[in-house]
Amino acid sequence: MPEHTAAAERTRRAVLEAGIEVLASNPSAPLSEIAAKAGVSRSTFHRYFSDRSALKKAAGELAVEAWHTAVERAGLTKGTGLEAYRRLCTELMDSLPALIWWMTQDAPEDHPEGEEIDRNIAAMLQRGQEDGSIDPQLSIEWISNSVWAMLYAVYYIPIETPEKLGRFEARQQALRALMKAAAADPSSV
Amino acid sequence: MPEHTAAAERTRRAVLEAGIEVLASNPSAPLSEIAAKAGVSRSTFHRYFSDRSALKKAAGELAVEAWHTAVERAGLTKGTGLEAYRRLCTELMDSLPALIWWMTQDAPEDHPEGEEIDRNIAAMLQRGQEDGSIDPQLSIEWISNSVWAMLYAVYYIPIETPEKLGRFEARQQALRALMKAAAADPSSV
DNA sequence: CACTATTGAGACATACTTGTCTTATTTTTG
DNA sequence: CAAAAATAAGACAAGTATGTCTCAATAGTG
Repeated sequence: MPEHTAAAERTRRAVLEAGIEVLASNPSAPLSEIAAKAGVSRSTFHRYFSDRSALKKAAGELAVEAWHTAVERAGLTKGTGLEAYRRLCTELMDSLPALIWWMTQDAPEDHPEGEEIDRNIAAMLQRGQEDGSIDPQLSIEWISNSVWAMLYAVYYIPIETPEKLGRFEARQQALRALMKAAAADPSSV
Repeated sequence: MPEHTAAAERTRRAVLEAGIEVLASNPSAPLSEIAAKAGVSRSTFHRYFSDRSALKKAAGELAVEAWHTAVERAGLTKGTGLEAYRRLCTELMDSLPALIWWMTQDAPEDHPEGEEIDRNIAAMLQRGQEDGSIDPQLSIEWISNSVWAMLYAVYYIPIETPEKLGRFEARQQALRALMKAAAADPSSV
C-alpha cells in the first residue's frame, strides 16, 4: 500500500475519479475499463484498490464527504428557508460526479451522521414553509428528494447533448427550475 | 417461437415486463434474475428471448410505443403550450416502468420518427413561450429533457422510501413542481 | 381421455471478469 | 549515476453468466 510519495497519491486520485465517472454510467463496468480511463494498467489499479468493493468504499467516503461539505457551506440555518435551499442546491452542483455516483448506488448505506443531516435539511425546509418562503403544498420529502433528480439532469444532459445544452446553462436552468418549483411566491425568483 | 396460443403470449409479456423492471434498476442483472422475477425457468426465458439483446430490443420497442402513445394522447397542438405540456407529463407518468428503463439505456438508438416527435414537442414548448404560458427564460432543451429527471424521481422515490412518499403523492407533487417550474405565471398553477 | 403445447431441471462448453502473482521496464529520488 | 519506488505486461486459477441442448413433467385443448 503506497502511502508516502506524492506521485502515488496522485495516481490514486486519478484511479478513484475514473472509477466514480465510469461506475456512475455503468455500475458493473469491468475494472479494466476503469483502469483504462485512468490511464493505468490493471495491475496498478489493484495496487491501490485491492477489490472492487475497496474502490466503491473509497468512492462512497468521498461522496459522503462532498455531501457533508456542501451542507455545511450552505449554512442551513441562515436566512429564509428558500434562501438556504438555494444555497444548498448550488453547493451540491459543485460536487456533481461524486454525488451522482452516490445516488446511483443501490445500497447507500445508512450513515448515522447522515440521518442527522437529513433532519437538518428537513428542518430547513419546514422553516421555509413556516416563514412563507417555501410552497406549503409540496411535501418536504418530495422537495428534498427531487433535488437529486435535478442533479441527475444537470449531470447527464450536457453529457448526452453537449451541442444543445452546456454545463453552465444546465446548472443555471436547473437552479431556476428548482427555485420556481419550491418557492411559495415563484414570481420573486 | 410460440406465437399462437394465448398462454404463451401471456408468459411472454410476464418475462418482458419482469425484464424491464429488473433491468431498470440493474442493467446488467443476470438473466436468471429476470426469469426468477417472472416466475419462470431460465429455459423458458430463452425460449421467448434467445438473447439478452433480443429482450432489450423488445423492451425498447415497447418503450418507444409507450412514448408515441403518450405524445399522441397529449394532443400537443391543442390549447396553450403549458396545457399541452401538462397533458404530456401526465401521460408519460402512465408508462413509467418502460420509459424509465428506456432512459437508463446507454444507446437510445435514434429512431427516425423519434426525431419528428422531438420536433413536435419543441414546437409545442415554443408555442407556449410565444403564447405567454411558458417561461421564456427556460430553454426548450432544458424543459423537454428535465421531464425525464422528474419521471426518474416519480419512479424511484416511492420505491426507495415508500413509507414517506407513495406513488400517488409523488406523481401529484412532481406534476405541480413541473408546472410551477415551466409556467410563465406560476401563481396560476 | 388422448394429444399437443408449454414448461422445468439440469448438463455442458464457452466466454468474460476477477484477484493474485511474477518479471521486466520505467520513473522518481537521493 | 545508483538505489528505490512505481508501473506495465502477462500468466494463472477460480468464479460466474451465457447460450444451447436434452429429457421428463405439467398444463391446456379438442
